Amino acid sequence: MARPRKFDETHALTAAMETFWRRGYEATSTRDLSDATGLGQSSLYNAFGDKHELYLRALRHYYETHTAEQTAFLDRPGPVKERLRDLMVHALDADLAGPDACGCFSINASVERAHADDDVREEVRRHFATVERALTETIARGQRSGEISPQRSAATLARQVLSTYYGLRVLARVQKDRNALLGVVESAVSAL
Amino acid sequence: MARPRKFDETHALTAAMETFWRRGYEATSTRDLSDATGLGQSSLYNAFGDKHELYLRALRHYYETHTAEQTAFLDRPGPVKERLRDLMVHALDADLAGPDACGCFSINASVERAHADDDVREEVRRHFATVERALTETIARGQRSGEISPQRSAATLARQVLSTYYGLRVLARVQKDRNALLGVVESAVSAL
DNA sequence: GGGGTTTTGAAGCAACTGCTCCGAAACATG
DNA sequence: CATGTTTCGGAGCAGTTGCTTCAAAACCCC
Repeated sequence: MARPRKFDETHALTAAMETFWRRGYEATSTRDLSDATGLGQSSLYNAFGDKHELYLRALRHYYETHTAEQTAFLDRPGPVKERLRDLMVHALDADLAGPDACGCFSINASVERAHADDDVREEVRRHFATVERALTETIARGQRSGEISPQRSAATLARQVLSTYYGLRVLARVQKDRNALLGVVESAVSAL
Repeated sequence: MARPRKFDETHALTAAMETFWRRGYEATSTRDLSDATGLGQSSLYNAFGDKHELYLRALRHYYETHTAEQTAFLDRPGPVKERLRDLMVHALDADLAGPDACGCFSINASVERAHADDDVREEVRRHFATVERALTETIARGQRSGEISPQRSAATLARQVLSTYYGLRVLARVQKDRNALLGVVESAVSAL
């Protein structure tokens, strides 16, 4: 019917995601995106719409590839507190891994764009809610097994862990002392 | 000796701070800064150097005017846990106050700029360290008065509260349910 | 292999970016 | 009041921004 694309859409989307993730929305130019994906500007606009739409696609792509990866730590077998610790320590090590570490894209988006962009806010809300739901289920499991006191509701405890978890990732942007941050993880887990 | 300035430097700095705070570094142009401060571009550059220097000045100004204001909640008399709750609830209400709320400038700067700008990272680290120190002192006071168990060190507990506090402010960017967020505050305080 | 449709790369648009230059204005000092 | 020094407003610089245009190219289907 027509000339076929000679690029892989998912591959291009991954490159765009990494660029937005590393540099943020405003600091990324459409030339940067063109360079990162290897596509010409017209191909980019033809395939993904404008910069704003591409950013949203990149955010959703992050959700599909990275958020599920995070919550997967929680679904593994074993003591619930170890699962929670794994989740946080894994993120911590990612955030401390050299100068290329760029934190959590969802958190970055929430801070840089959510206040000015309803679509971004809604998308990030979805990311946060998914992690919160996974935490709630995990903690409820711990309560059923007797590992965690049922005194406070699983939902409340999950939000508490979520806050600590996200705060930890903010602190890791400037505080590179792994032991100090590990202390927070231990403290958060043992407070359950 | 020469022609005197007809603007107040602190006043201009406040206007620049609010602009950077609300829109971030990259999204703020030097024209925006010129409009917000009421100064011509040449006056801005003459008084504050380039955009990067002005941003740092704005961050330091935030530290002087807002970080101390936060920690002041902790120095008041009364039960320590109430002081901690006050700190967090106050920030929460600021973050939920209408569409003009723009969170904590230090957190915003840490997420948007710290990874790419050593000066910003160092400055934000100072902000975080100051709040952490204030929290440590407050919690130590609570431990001396018997209000808080001395089982875990004040430093560890302070970092734990700091994480929860900052995570809360990130969540508040997209999650506007005050009661849910208040639950986190209560949970964090009662976990001490 | 010709017709119809889409993709591609390059050039280019007006608006905006951070920053500078410069003549005129405004003052303290002699 | 003349002088020296600084500030001021506005124009303007080269480079970049997000996005578009367009002819040439590439393919599927008949």
